Parts: sequence; C-alpha cells; structure tokens
Amino acid sequence: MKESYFPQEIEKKWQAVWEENKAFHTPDNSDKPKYYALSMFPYPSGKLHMGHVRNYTITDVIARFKKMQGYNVLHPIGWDSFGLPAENAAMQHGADPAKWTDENIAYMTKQLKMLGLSYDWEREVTTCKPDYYKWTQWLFIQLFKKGLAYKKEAGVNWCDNCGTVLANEQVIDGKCWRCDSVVEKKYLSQWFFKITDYAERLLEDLDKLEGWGDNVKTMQANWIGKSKGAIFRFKVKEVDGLEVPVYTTRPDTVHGITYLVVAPEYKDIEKLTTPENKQAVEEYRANARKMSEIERLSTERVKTGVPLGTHCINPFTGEEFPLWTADYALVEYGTGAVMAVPTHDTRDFDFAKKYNLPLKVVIQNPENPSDCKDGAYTEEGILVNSNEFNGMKNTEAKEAITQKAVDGGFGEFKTQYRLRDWLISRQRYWGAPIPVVYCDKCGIVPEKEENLPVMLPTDVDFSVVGKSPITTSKTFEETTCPICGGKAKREMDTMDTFVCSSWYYLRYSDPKNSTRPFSKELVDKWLPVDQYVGGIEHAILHLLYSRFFTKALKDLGLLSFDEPFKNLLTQGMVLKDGSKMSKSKGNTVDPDEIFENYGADTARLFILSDSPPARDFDWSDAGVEGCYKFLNRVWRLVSDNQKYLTKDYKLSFPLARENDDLVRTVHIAIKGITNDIANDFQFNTVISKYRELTNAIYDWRGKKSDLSEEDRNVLSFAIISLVKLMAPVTVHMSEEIWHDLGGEGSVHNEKWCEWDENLAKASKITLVVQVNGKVKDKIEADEGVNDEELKNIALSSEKIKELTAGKEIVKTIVVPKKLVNIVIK
RNA sequence: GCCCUUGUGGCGGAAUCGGUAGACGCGUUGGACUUAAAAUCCAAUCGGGGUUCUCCCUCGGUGCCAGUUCAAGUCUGGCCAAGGGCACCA
Repeated sequence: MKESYFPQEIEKKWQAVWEENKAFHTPDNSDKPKYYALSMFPYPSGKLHMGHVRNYTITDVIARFKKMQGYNVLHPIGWDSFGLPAENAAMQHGADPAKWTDENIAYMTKQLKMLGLSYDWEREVTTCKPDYYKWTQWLFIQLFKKGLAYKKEAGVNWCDNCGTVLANEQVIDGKCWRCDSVVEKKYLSQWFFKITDYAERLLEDLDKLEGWGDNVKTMQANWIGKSKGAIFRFKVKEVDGLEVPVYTTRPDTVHGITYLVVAPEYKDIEKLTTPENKQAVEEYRANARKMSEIERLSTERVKTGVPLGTHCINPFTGEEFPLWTADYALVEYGTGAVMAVPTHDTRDFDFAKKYNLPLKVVIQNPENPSDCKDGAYTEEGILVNSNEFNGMKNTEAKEAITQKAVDGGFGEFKTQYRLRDWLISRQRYWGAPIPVVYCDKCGIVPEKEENLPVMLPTDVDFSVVGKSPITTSKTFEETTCPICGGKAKREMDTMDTFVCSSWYYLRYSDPKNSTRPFSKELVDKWLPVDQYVGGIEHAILHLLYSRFFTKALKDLGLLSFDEPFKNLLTQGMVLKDGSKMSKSKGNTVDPDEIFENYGADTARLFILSDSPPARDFDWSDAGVEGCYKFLNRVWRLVSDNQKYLTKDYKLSFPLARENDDLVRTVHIAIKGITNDIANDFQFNTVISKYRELTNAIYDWRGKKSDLSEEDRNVLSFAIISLVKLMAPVTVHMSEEIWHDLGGEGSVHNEKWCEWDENLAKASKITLVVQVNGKVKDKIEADEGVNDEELKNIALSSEKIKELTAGKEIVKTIVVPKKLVNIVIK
C-alpha cells in the first residue's frame, strides 16, 4: 500500500475494473428483494453542474447502501434529450441538433463515470432516439384512442422568443419557464391531454404518498385547486330563453347579488349586449385581447369593466341586476361568469365601489354588525335579508340554499378544479412528432402502430424565423391516410418534452423491448420506484404529469400500480456564497476541476457532508479541502498500521473483547450510521460519525506502543468496519483499501456491517444530577445500576448534599441510566 | 391575501422518547515538529460575571411573548422574520 493517497490514480483504476466486470449490471431475476433507486434524468446541456453532482451522489449512496443490505438494486440513468437548447444551438451555430445532443451525452457520460456512479449502463434510455420516441408516440395513440388526447381551438400561452406554445404549468409569473419572456395569449388549435379527468384521483392519492414531503404535496394540491360550491342559472330579462350560469363557492350570499360579471371572452357575450352598449363592449374586449398575461394577472391593477345593458333575474328574490363584462372574470374557470356580492367579496367590493354599484348585506356578525360600506365582510356569520334563510348560520345555509336551487331546477351542487388540461403541442422541431395525419375524407387519424416511429425529418432548414423548422421539410408533410390510403397531411407539431419524461422511469424496467414500451411483467416487478431523488423545481410539472401518466396507463391495463414514486426526496440547491450557482453570477464551480484536484471521492464526501439532503447546501472551497484532508487521514491510518492488520477480513461479529472501548465504539458507529441512513438519509451526520470513528481509532492507537495479538484483531475489526461503512460514499478509496488489506471481490458486494445491541452502548454511563431541573453534578456509574441505586448515588454526591442541606426534598425523578432530578423547597 | 418550509455560536450544522444544548466539521487563536514553508499533530474556542487562574464557581442563552411540566431547542397558544409555492380561481 502506498504511503500517500493518490485519488486520481485509484479512481481511474477501479472505474476501469467496474466497467470491465459490469459490476453494476442489474439482473431481472434474483432471489433478493428489489429496490429501485432513481435520480431525475438530466437534460444533456453540455456539462454537469454541482446540482447534478449532488443529486446523483445522493441516489448513488442510497443504491449502494441498499445493495450492501442485500437488495437487488435497479439504479439506471438516461437522457431527457429532446428540447429547445439543441434546436437553438442548431439555429445559432448551424449544428445538427442530433449531433449536438450526442456530443453532450458523450461528454456528460464521461463525467458521470468519473464520479463513480453505480449505474447499470445497459439500461440507458435516450428520449430523442427513435427506439424510445417510437413508444412515446405509441403511448400517445393509446391515450388518443381512450379519448385522453384531443385537439381543440383554445386561447393558449404563446412564447414568442421560443416560437411555441406553453402548458399552464410552464408559465411562471406570466413569463416563460425557460427563457423568461413575457407570455402572450393566442388562439390556436392544439393537442391536449385530458389530465382534468384525473384531477380528483391526483388529489386524493396524495394521501397515499407517505414518503413525499408535505411541501410537494401541498403544492400539487394547490395546483389542482379543488373547491366545492354551486352552479346557479339566471334568466336574462331581455333575451328570451337565454340563461347565464355562474359558479360560486358562496351560495349562502346569493340574496346579496347586485350585479353579474362575464369574462370578455364569454361565449354569449354578443347576445347579452344591447345595441347602445355594443361599441363600448367591443372596445373593451379588443383591449383585453391585446393585454399580456402578466398585465392581466397583476393584482395591483385597478379592476375595470363595462355594462352590457342587459339584466338577470335572481330566482331567490325576484330582483333584477345588471350584467357587466370585466376581465377579472376568467373565461377558463367555472362558467366564465361570476355572481357579484360586493358586501361579502373583496374583489366585487372594489369593483362596485369604482362603478357605484349597490350594496346589499346578507351575512352579519351578530356581535358586531357591519353595513359593509368600508369593505366586504368575508367571515362567518348569520344570514339576514335572505327570506326563509334569515337567522341561519352561513355555513349551514350553503347547502340549504343550493338544495333550493336544485329543487327549483335553476342550480346544482358543483365541485370545481383549477387544474386545466395539459397542452402538449409544440411548434418546434426537436421533439417527438405527434403521430397523427389529417385526411380530407377520414378526418384526424392516428398513424398505424406498425408505421411507428414517425421519424423526424432531417431535410430541414433551421434558419427559418417565425415558424417551426419542421415545416421546411419537403418530405415530411405529405403522406397517405392510414385508413383510406388517400393523400393526407401529417401533423407538424411535436410533443412537449415533458411527455417524454413522464414515462422514462417505466422504460428502465425493460429498456430494450422492441415490441412494446415495456412488458407488464417487468414493469410490475420493478415499479413503483422505491426512492426518487430530484430537485424541488419539478414539484408540479414533471411529478404531476408522471402521476397522471401512471394512472392513465394503469387504466389502459399496461401496468398494475397507480403511483409511480413511493418515496420522494427533493434535494436542496447548491449555493455558493449564499446564492444559487449560476453562470451569470459567476459563482459556479466546475465538477471537472474538483475531480482533477481532489478526486471524485472528496467531491462525493463533501457534497453530502455539511447539510441534510433536503436543505440548501453552501459550497465552500475550505470545506472541500477539509474533506480531502480527512480522506488523507483515513488513508494514513490504514497505511501506518498495515503491518498489524490481519488478512482475516471476515472477523467474526461481535468481536469477543467486550471490554474494549474501541470495539464498543465501532458497534455504536455501525448502529448510528445505519439508523441515520434509514432516517431520511441524513448523510451529514453519517459523515460526522465516520470522523468520530476515525478519531476514536487514532486515540486508541495512540495509547498503545505494543500491539498484542488481540489488539491487532481489535484494530483490524475497527478499520475494516470503517472502510465498509464508508464504501457507499468514498467508493474508490474503500475499494482500494479493501484490496490492499487482502479483501476479495469488491467491497461493494460485501454485506453491510451489523451491530450487537449489547455492545452498541458505552460500558459506563454519565449520571446527570439535577436540582430543580438544573444540572448540578455529573457522576460516572456502571451501565447496569438500577433506579434506586442511581438515586442513592445522586444523593450521596458532596455537591448535592451541600445544595440540599436544610431543604425539604419534595420528590426525586429518575430517568433510567441517564438522570436524577431532585426537587427541593 | 392563502398555503408550505425554516429560524440554535463567527459559519455549515448536531441533539430517536420532553432529560447534559452546541456532536462533527469549517474558521480563528496558541503551541509542537521544521533552517523555513507546506503537510501533520496537540490545545483552546456560546456570552456575561467571579475566582484561590491549565483547577473551578456562578448567571444567562436555541427568533419573540405566554403556557403546560420536576424538566422545553423539542409540546400547546399567540406573534415576528426569511425562503419557496399559489394567486382577480368567484
């Protein structure tokens, strides 16, 4: 064994050996129980960043730990490789997106291997390859056949910079999630997935996900946005037979309606406008259309609107009230029309105040009645001015009033969701083509399954502006109808890349299958994913879409489970100097440099060391240095003592020498480390325990000049245990030391260390003696003493005698093996 | 505005059940080794006060204010701050 630690040399060597031996290949057949550990697969942007390093290290340590614990571990990797950056690179540098992507994958693959990650590379999946997107298209067709994929004309989010539409989930604060440009509204015919059909199940099943954090679950629940209320239909006085339905969560306030608002895009708005008001309404609508999403959504904005000139009749009171249009009513939500009760809704109040609309109080706090002239009363209360419902609590009136509407035939109970259907069309080239054709005779027809994949054309011009490059292909659009064989045109849109990433974790179970996306047998064997690890930024987008896919595919009979990810760990960001690493801030750290200067083991150790995985992690150069020093310290510990170490690395557990403190320390460390990993993967404390154990071995060794036969066994036991405990983290160094000590095979195939409960505690205890809850003395005692003896030990302490002299002892509390508290007066 | 998360030394953070607050590390300071440096090793390191001064005593301290308890970083109620999510969703 070399005297000094040369990580680069060791790491290269073992990476080659593992690759040669296919050390991390996962067989489908095994007697061992399965464990599926998964990191969110990367977009091949060019180079790994520290966020990747953190993500993949966490999952890798979990995978290796589970393997040592006796599981057959599936730990795959792949590439989310469709998407705009490849296309942008093509536009800017004239590169081929496929080539650009391949080069990036090649480079990043090299980096992943340098990090020493235990992937089964035979299961690698790349979403932009025809053997993968064939099945993305196939799944699209299955959803289409089930009525879950459909095309409709809709107001969509348009990003002019990206030249494509965006899903609602991809609009952040009215801006594009990718490029930050302001999103506009456009009216286009687009493909959607009917995720709204699954709204209730997506919400309900969140309860099943015990292994997910509350933050992610709440974000999803808020996004689905379930609310319970009622639909009321109001007859229009001026137009015979026309009704305006509204959705409300406050049916209890129905007697307080003083006007009604429809969205500028409301379907019947023209019928509801009188000739005198037509011009003003038209102008208002034109203006609303022009406005960007961001302007329209601003809460600071003063509400505006114009009257339509017509009126509705409130069936509860017979009162008439005017109709208005205002853009605070949203056409996409509810019925696109809102009943306005300014006395009990702050938005309605603001609007009524501005346009001088009347107020009518219908809910009152009996202790503190308000006329609502200065603001809406939105708390609970008792109904007034509400005919037969007067005196009823408003919470009870909700149901009673809705029931009256149901009985009267002018309303019903209604549950509403905020979630909208998932818009998947993209007017871009670098994505999976949507496999449908348009035939004049047969209409919208899915491509025949035997004709899949619908290949991306390669004869395209990337320099075009304002339209998808795919439209410049001379060979792509013209095709024949799969039904009638006549001339037909292909769909020119491609799919949102989130479609590709909504099922990749299923493909890993059967990545080479050429007849199906995956076999049912294998997908049911490996899935659900036991531990998923990735960034919080996917809390809604990717995770919601994947859950939807899993449920839809279960309904199609393709698999037997309905939640894809049993446990989810959302790792925190990697910061430098308190802010997120980014190129624009110039505070990035290049993983390559760290590998080169310190080696991958140091990088892995450090990225796990300072913070628990779920929290943000502050990168510091001094911290890296500290971890490197620690590894050197471990190395020296072994090399300095190598001549004393036994080759019998299978030393029996527990080691006979119970009275040796070091033996106990090792057992304590094994127990602590195993529990810390089991408890939410607290790798930061795991690493502090590596250090404690190392320090303890040094201390023990420092006290001995000569080592007896038994001492040598104890030392060997301690060092071999340390090396094995560190193996999931410092993968190369542990392997090297393992072999230097005469170990066979791979340390990564060794069984995880076990501990003896009797030895995993100190032989002596420190008895803490408190007086009135304050610590006054600490006394060493034998581990086995009982409560009565502990009490006597405490009371016989000189210090305690002094403190209690002349005082009455009210009571004495004994916590076994720990503490005695004496209460005096 | 609503929802979620988090508040502990100079810093990252530790503390299964309510039971020694500050593990482990970074940083800092002092020392050893060395011609010197690096590396390494040893020691100190929450704050105030006291002291017979490498020993030791005492008081305070986990965002703030209350409460429960023999005992609260941990439990309960009420606030405050930071980060994140949603947001004219009727």
